[in-house]
Amino acid sequence: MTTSKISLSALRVACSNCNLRELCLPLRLSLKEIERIEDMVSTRKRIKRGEALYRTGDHFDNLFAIRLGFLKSTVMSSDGREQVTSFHMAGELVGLDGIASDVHSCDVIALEDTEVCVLPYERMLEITTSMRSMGQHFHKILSREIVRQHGIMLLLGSMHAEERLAAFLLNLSQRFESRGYSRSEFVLRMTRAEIGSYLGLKLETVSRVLSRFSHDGLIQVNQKHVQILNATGLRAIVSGQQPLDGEEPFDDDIRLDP
Amino acid sequence: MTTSKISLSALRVACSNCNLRELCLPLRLSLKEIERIEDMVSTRKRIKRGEALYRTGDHFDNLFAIRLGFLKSTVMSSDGREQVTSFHMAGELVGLDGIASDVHSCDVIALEDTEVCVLPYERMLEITTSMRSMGQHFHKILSREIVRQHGIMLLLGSMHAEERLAAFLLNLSQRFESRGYSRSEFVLRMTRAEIGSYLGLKLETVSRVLSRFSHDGLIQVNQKHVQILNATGLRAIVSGQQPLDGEEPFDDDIRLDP
DNA sequence: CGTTTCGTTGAAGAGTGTCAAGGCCAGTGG
DNA sequence: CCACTGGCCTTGACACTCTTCAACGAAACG
Repeated sequence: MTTSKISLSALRVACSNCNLRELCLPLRLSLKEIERIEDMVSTRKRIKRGEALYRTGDHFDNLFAIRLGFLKSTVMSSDGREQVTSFHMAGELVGLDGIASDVHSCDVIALEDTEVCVLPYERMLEITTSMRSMGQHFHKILSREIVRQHGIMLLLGSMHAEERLAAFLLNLSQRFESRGYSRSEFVLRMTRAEIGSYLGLKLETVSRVLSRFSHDGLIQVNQKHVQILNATGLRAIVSGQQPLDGEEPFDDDIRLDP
Repeated sequence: MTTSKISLSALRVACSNCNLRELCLPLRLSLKEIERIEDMVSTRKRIKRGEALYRTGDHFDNLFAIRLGFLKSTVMSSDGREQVTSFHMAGELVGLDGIASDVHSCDVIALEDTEVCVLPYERMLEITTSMRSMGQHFHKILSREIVRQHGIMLLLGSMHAEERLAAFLLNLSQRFESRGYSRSEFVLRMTRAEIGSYLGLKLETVSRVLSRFSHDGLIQVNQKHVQILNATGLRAIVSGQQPLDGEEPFDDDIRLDP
């Protein structure tokens, strides 16, 4: 009995052992509650690099928790323009777009071989409507996504190319760090074109700005390999301050009214 | 009994009589269910033009359903850049940003005198965790917001000024229409600067593009008053097609008044 | 090892932003 | 009632960022 249970959960899911637990479930849960959540995870699924987890128009049945890998979400306009709306890393939840109308409204593509936990929304609904804490937690996940997108709108609506890229690199850095990887050295899983799409820039601009950062000693780039040398400098760029270069000692800088 | 109940609900809320019901509650609900929802609405609140419904940093307690009026949401970056993230009209739900961390992460300002229903989130949580259909419905509201923002990211990331403005006008038109107003003639409640912020453009660009549309016979503008003369032409612009320029203002299209 | 995809860099040009001047309108006080 | 004021809108000239086009080099892949 006990044995079979242990072996079962070990075989099947074992959220309780998952090193991503803190990312998926940032709540204090009792063991009993965790068990219920483990019941929710029906299967795992592997997606090879370049393949789709789902596509626009697919019926929505499941949410997905990323165990391992890297994906992008893209939306496409009627005339074929594509926009990358986000990059997803281990521990993040994907598929929220489908809840709105039971049909997915974006493509999610693996940028490297990826493994996800499949969470049937029906079961999620049972849990969120029977455990108040999980109901609230799920609301928070959705709301967090809304708030995150506010930040992207700010970026797309009011930042220059350099500011966008600096913000992008810092964001990646922070996310890698919170997953236990180096915050100063990582590999970009996406192409320049995909970065550009995400940031509202053309791939040439992305390349040029990265080169400029590299030339200014802020980062070191070699194809997909990036090393952050001066995070403070990047942060200054995001805040709109020009890095004090060459012969121009920064005089009293730009005040925006309080 | 019956009398007191009727008078009570008439005095207090009466979602069942609210002409916005279809916007707030796009579900088939039993009378009993609607009654429960009416219990959720605690009070009304009026906000004068220019005042805030809430501000960044305010503690999150309530969601708000707009009964009447017009508002904007804005986020601000650390260095003071402001971005309008949405405009809100009657029947829409505001405050979802606060769920993420119990603190609001944007400002919501009335652009005209506004009245909202106050929905305490705690009560919302009770209902969503006890009525499965409401739980799902609330998820849908949140998810719809995420999908809507995908569209804005597409706009900000890959459209030209003319395309953005055309999309913006068509969006407003459609929303006015679904509220029973004219889809071809309306008053902008926001300034050029606010439109610009929302669309990632400067106010001068907004003004210029509107003038160009007017010159091309697509719309008629007089300060805040806008009349759409050729919606098909605007749609063509959104789709990236150049309006076949020159002397041909193809206007084989829509009916004006409802 | 050839082929393809991806990345870098340059030169030229388009699209927006910036700065500045002036017009329109509503509200205010004489 | 009028003049005044301040906020909002329009328009022009010019500057500048980013895109476009093009060529080439570097890595990835079968």
